[in-house]
Amino acid sequence: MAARHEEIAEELRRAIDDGEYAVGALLPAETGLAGRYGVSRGTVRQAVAALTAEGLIGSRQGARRVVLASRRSQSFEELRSFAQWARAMGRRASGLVVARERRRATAEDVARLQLRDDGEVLHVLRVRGLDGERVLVERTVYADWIAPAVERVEDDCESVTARLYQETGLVFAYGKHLIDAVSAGARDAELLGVRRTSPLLRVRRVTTTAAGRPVEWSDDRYRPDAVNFSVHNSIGSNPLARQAGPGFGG
Amino acid sequence: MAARHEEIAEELRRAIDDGEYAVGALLPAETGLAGRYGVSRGTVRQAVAALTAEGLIGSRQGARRVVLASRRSQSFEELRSFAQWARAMGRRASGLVVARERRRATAEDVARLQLRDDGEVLHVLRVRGLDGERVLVERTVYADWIAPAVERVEDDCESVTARLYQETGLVFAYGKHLIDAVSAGARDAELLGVRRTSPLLRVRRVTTTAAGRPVEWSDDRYRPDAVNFSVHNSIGSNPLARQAGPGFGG
DNA sequence: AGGGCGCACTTGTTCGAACAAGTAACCGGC
DNA sequence: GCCGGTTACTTGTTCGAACAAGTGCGCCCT
Repeated sequence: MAARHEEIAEELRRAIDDGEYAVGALLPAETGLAGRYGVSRGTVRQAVAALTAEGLIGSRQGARRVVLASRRSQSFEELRSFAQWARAMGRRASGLVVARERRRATAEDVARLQLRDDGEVLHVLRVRGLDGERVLVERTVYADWIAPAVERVEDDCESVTARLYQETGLVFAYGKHLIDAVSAGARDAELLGVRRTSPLLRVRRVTTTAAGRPVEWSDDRYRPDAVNFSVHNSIGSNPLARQAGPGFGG
Repeated sequence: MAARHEEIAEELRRAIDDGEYAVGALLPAETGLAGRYGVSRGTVRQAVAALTAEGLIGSRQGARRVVLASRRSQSFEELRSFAQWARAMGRRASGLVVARERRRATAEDVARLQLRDDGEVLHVLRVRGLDGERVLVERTVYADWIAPAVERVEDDCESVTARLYQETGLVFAYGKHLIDAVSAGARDAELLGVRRTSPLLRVRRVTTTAAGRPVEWSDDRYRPDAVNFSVHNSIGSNPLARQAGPGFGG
């Protein structure tokens, strides 16, 4: 958080959270904020652009900016890491590796992880809990070049993300998430302690480094009574997309 | 699309789509693009910032930008409007109003739609189809000030969004989406032609105008074999957030 | 051959300025 | 009292410039 525009964005977020600017209220004009913080108008615009992307404030040319919401979305790190997310909410996360094995990479693995040849990948099946209650089954496939570091992580490690950063300096930078719903089935029902026909919220995701190199892909199934997802969007930036399912030949 | 930086962003998107810049390839430097398009570096930065937010390209200080994906996410309008989305995919959307009635606004309606008093709201239950197959049950609550325009829309109208824009000039600008999974239940099962225990993908959303005024909120339930959702995010911008479900006292 | 250093290149940050375009409030005429 | 135009304010767009900070490659030395 060295950049001045990030500092200003954070101050504005706090001001909105603290109620200094209530929902529906008007933010000061750009020139006013520039004067208050002693920066140019361009720097202020970078700050408010961040809040706009987060869905906190709305803006129209000619009119003052409006506060739309008060709570900001989670940081990327909190979304990536189940443990960090739980800690930020004041809950305790647990995790246990049920199975772990190296397998020959399938065509799907090669495509999703952009592997050169079809060498080996590392499959890990984890069950994760929130305050002792099991809420998530996680099936992750790691690329070969990160697999050794993952294998050194102990089975009941709370935060794999933090462990990998400590060991290798690896930073997750981009993610793509595909969301749908499935029935639990026999295996997941047993692991989560729910009925076989219970609906689960499935998130299939691919995570890459800042250089665009895929690190892992995962099939996560959440108990929908315990966890759900929210997305903000606007005319200016729309990261959420609807897709025709495979059953429809999309 | 008057702004030069938007034109440049669109040209870059097309170039990536057409394979001029393949996935994994390096984009030209900012100064190079600035020269090619005859604009300043700042304008190029606005263009590439848009693509970065869309998850198409990645960027790190000091290194050239990398192409991460080739297909861009849908526009806000396509997400908002089921009909426009279907048309963009070359499919035919249908829609039928099953029930429509004015009701006294509940406390939830007042909160979500930021109504002043607890007057009347308009409830509409629609079933929507893709190429004749029923895929979505939509329960929408409209604010009182837009209800008259909605009531003038015919029951089998394909695109309510387009109709409301024609009639009132109303533009939807911001959306918040809460995603989880539920079992169909007797009513939805009958409407969609699936089994009572089938999992459905539920999206509860609130849409507002550019001025931050809520227009509608809706409970949409999709057949997960027909439709699912994808989200892009990064360290820089993260619109996706995980939330503890109500069953956990979140 | 291998490792370390330095340099050229690239992105990130910030400033100041100017004009275009849209909004909202005020004011005057009917 | 209501309607419409004028006007001050605000956001959007774009330029040019300068410096900071990080990357990656080649070169040199060992």
